[in-house]
Amino acid sequence: MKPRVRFAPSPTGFLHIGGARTALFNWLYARHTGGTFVLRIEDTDTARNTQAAVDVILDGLRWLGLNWDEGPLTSDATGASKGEFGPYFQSQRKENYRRRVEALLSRGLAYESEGAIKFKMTRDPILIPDLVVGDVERKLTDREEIDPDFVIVRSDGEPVFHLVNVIDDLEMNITHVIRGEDHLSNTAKHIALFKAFGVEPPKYAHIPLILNPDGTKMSKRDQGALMTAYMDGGYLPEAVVNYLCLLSWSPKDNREKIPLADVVEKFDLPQILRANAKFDHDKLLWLQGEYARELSSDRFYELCVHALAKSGIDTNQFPVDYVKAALDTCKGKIRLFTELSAYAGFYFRENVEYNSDGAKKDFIPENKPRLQKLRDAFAALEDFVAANLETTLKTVAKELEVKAGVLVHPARLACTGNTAGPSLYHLLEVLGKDRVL
RNA sequence: GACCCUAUGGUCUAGCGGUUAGGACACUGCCCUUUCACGGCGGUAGCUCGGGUUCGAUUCCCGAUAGGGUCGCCA
Repeated sequence: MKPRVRFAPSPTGFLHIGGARTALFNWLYARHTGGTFVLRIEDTDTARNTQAAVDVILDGLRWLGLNWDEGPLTSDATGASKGEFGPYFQSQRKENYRRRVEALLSRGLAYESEGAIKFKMTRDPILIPDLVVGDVERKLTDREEIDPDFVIVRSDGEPVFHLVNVIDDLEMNITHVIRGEDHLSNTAKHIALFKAFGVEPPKYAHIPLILNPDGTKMSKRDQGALMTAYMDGGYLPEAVVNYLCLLSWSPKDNREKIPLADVVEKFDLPQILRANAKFDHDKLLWLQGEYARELSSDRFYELCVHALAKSGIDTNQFPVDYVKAALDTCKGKIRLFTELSAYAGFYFRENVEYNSDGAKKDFIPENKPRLQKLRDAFAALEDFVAANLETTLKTVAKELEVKAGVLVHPARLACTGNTAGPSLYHLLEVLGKDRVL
């Protein structure tokens, strides 16, 4: 039987990077085994659920390229879905829960208590066979010794997570539960519930958590925790996915940058590491640079135009060839697309704002006649192309008996306002003779 | 407090009884480039501690320590 796995987020907050990694590992396992990846929305906390959060889940998974075989097609709980095991929103599955609770009640496996319904939990230690951690024997804690039973239906009639999670996994024929290690202790409850329903529990794989750089648990409030930070932050999905693959998993062949297809081929549950991993933003940025550098020009161009538009620069107001030539000088230079407007915005702005540190260093009295001479030499050029500009600048430098850098820096600053940027000669060519002079 | 998981440089990791402990990010020196970036060649830095087992432990076992998780009418 082909594995059926699921990602079952609750839309009580925006999708975070840890959730995305859990989704990724489920997706990888499904793709590796030829199984099915199910997306289920656990919206039982009516007070905290938002449709906006569902949107972010769907958009985030799509952005990462983690397509699901079954699950909702829209963020509307009553909207369309695909798959034979729907609905895929728990808010639409209440009848199932009611029936199952009824069964437990009638068999004396659950009972009412202060308006709520509690499950009769065994007092014996429960063995949790886990594909990544190994066999775990979970004993009761001291508080559980006092009362091991737990609520499965709240006094307001709403079923709780432990119950609905198990019922849905059971009814959706989920074979492997791949989830964060924060669920490991709770799995004893889930196994007991499966047994109460007379069903063999699925196989479990509890994956390590992603921690903040300081080792504390990453929560929604932490820097870089939200998926939207990457989606809106100028990142490439392939870089984010690649980086996520490297947290608690490794191809074991010293590769860092690895095509997703290769990960799909090599990925398996037993090879997942058992220790929590701290999120290393620098390494993500490095991967981002690696992927950004080898983007096709079309995609690079498209992403640049989009990023510039977001920062208020409308490239449509410029000739297509000009825009392309300008962006070509940035290829391989920038990592994040959000850097672009600062890096290359001068191509698209009327006035140049001079970097003050640069101005202090380069706009000094003795540079004025030098720049004047350089300008005159440029003005005399017929073919205003990079190669000619370079030889001209170097010739002028020689005549002035100064190093090329003495001209390069003030020229760059004068034309772009920046102290760093694309190749000077190429950017001058793109800007064109008139504007440069 | 109890229960559970974990432990290789600052970070992510390779290693699965005998290795000069390998790679990557970060940091750093030099080269390339008279910007920045890329690239090339170097460098600093690691097996948490204590007991066993063994001829021999980073590797196996136990303990300690540390970190993380869980014990909710949140998920």
